[in-house]
Amino acid sequence: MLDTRTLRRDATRARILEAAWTLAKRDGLAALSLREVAAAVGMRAPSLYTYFDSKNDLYDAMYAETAAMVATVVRDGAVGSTPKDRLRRGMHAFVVFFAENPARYQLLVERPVPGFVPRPESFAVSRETFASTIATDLAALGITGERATNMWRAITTGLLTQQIANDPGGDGWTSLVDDAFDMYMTFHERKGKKR
Amino acid sequence: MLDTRTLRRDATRARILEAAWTLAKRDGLAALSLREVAAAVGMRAPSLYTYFDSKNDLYDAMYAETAAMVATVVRDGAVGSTPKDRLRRGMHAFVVFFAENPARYQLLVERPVPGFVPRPESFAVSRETFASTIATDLAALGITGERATNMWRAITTGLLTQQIANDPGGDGWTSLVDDAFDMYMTFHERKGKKR
DNA sequence: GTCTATATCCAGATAGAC
DNA sequence: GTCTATCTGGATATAGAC
Repeated sequence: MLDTRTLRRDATRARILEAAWTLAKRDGLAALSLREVAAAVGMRAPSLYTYFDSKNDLYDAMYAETAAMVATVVRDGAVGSTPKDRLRRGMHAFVVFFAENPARYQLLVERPVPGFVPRPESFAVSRETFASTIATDLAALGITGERATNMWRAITTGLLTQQIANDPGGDGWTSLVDDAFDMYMTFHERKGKKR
Repeated sequence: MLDTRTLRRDATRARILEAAWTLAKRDGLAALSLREVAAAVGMRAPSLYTYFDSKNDLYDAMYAETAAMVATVVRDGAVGSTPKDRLRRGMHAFVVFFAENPARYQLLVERPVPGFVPRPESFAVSRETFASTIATDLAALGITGERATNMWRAITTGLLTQQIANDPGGDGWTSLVDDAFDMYMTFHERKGKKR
């Protein structure tokens, strides 16, 4: 697994992915062209097929890479001595990361590429990250159930969808992340205590 | 303005728009092709240029049409004797309309078409609808300022982004609209009263 | 107002030489 | 592993006949 051939191959794959993201940022995700990606790494288009089976396979690698990055960003960001601290910082890290990487947000959350659907394995990473970090800490506060976790997801992605579409590079929505957190907690903690 | 030539022309434009939406729903917004749109209305592609200056002009008409529909849907839906009643019903109408028309949501809110930016006049309709309905009733409750209105927008679009991406045709998120409304109101009314 | 023909260009993907 | 050459098909848009 760690022979030089595999290492080189992975390094080239990483270079291709990086070039793909640069072009996706510039032209839009759906406008990606294999010819341009190849040119950006000093290759011709057919050579990419050594590294990716198809264009959708490249999109899937971009998706999987981003899912893995989010897992790291949230895990590293969601630190603190209480579930509430961790949740607040986790939400913050999630929003900041995607506000800085709008194309990654679109690919992961908004599905703007006609014909591309992530492979179930790639999709599962996102689910797993959420379950093992956010959902766990929410449960520690007595906030459980699909409705409550879906609301969490709606709030975080709502801030990001608006930020990216209507104020790119600004902070008109990301600056609301603490308010959003407090709003969510006030409502759901209270509901939890009612029982 | 109301001569038969204008009427016929507008009717044909409407038929083209309808065909464009049918294809956008089936294949994705960014995959629209003028050839296919033309074929769907019994024409060849060049004939469309009698009705629209370019493909982006067609997208802009789709955008403007949707913005107008949202204006009607929200105005008709946001009825009630109190601002709070109207707001709740307005949020409901907005979410239901877009949950039933995901492609329209994507075009209006998510901007998934590379190279397409709505004309300022088309964009202004959305702003105006929000200002004259939602923002007015929020202000009547003492909820003012960009932060509060941005939060409203984030919540509604958050529900829709998730609903459309992760549960198309379902109600895992749209069924949260009343909770979301209560959550928003509890938080912002209280903050208003603090002053 | 619609058509055919065409300009111009680009796409993803494969075959097979090196 | 990378290339050239090519297949096959598509795109938007314009010119000009009818």
